[in-house]
Amino acid sequence: MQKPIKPAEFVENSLITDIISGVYPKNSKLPGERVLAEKTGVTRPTLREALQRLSRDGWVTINHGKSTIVNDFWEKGGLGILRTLIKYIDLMPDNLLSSMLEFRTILFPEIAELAYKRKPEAIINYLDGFKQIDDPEKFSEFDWNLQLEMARCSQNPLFPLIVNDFTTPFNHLAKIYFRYKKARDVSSIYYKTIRDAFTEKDSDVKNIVREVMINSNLIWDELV
Amino acid sequence: MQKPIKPAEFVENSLITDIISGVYPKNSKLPGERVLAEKTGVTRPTLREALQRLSRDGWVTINHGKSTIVNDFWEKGGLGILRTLIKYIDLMPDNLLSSMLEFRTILFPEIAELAYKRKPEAIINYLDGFKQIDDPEKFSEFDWNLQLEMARCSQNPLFPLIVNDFTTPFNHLAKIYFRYKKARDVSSIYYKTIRDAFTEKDSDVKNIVREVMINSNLIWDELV
DNA sequence: ATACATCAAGTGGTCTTACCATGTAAAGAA
DNA sequence: TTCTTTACATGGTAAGACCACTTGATGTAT
Repeated sequence: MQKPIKPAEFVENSLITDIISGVYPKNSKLPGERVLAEKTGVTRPTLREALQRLSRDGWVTINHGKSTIVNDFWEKGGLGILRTLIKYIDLMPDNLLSSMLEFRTILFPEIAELAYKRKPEAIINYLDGFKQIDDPEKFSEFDWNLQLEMARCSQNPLFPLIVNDFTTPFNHLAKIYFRYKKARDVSSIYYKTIRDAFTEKDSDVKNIVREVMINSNLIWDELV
Repeated sequence: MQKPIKPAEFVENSLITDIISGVYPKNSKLPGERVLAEKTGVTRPTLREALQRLSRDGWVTINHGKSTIVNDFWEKGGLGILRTLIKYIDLMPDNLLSSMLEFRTILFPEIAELAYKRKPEAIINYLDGFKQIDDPEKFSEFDWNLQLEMARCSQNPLFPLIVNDFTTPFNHLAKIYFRYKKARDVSSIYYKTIRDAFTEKDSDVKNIVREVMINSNLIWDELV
């Protein structure tokens, strides 16, 4: 049952679409709130709330008494903006997906290495709970929760923050990826491999994870 | 000249302080907007705007018809929350600083390596503009802009997003750090070293940067 | 006794209207 | 020409009313 779209959500999506598509170009001034509210068909307080949210994500810069400026979100945005950008992936540069995969390939081996050094038993426990799952959504949930758990076990509080920023985007992508049986099979093997590595001394966790990421990137190449 | 604090800023700071200090514990319900507005001494629309911003940063979860829930921000927050947390560093866990330094030590060498491979000339140009600066603020500005430039030259759009999230926190820290003459001197040498590495083939940029970060972490140990 | 429907009260969401605070450009005065 | 004042645009805040959703309590039917 599709819920009616609320004015707040509508106006936020509308503004983002117009920013991304160039109606309001980067570094330009938005029309004033009163005009913009009229154009978008919501009231000014509702528009203001949307703008406050957008400003927190880095889409716009609001200064009292001056027109609100549209940011170049690639320049000014924070990582949290990905959550929104992924909804507009068709309007994104072609390299967004490969950039995300590259970023993952760089970061996740480091996280896993820290988890291995600092709290391996929690990861082993988590992986012991793995059962063969054929549902892509369930599978991707398990997979993502593994990344989350590793971030927590890294015992550096910044990694869970980063992984949180990637949750929506990678959930979006994982649903596509794990629809592919080969992807699920490769990851199932990985879970066994990495579980064993976590139980042993002197494992080369970083490289195991990196190789899995690189392999996964190749599977992505087959998919797109 | 100290500007009067605005209701919006006041109420946001007030809520954050109360969340961090446990007045509104993690996973608890906030009082309703009408009560909260009265408690904090602002009107409901002003409070709502603040809550919308806080929700975007991951501090609270707002659902229509239900009480607003205070998140465990370490669990639910994104990297952008650091910008706020750094203002409350005295209330933060003791390992926040060392975690930030560790994170930097992991990530920045990777960024530099990509910049070296993909767009070294822009970094060389930037570093050619380096002059001996004794003003800690100017110095830290130069230093941070170098990180930003490297993130851009990595040609992975995610890295500038991450660096943006770190801008406020690291600017805060850098002002302390570069007040120390030894810190400025060490970085000045690094700029020359890394500039040379960027002009040569087969440089071990990743390890040069990592060693500088590790050394910098040792200087931090002397400072705190 | 149990299950379902209804209602009330609490929650957040939106709208209307009015006024305040800041920034900036143009006009007027020196 | 420079400085000051004014007007108008901008964003910020307030007050009040009503709408939409959630949830628990109460009443009714089986």
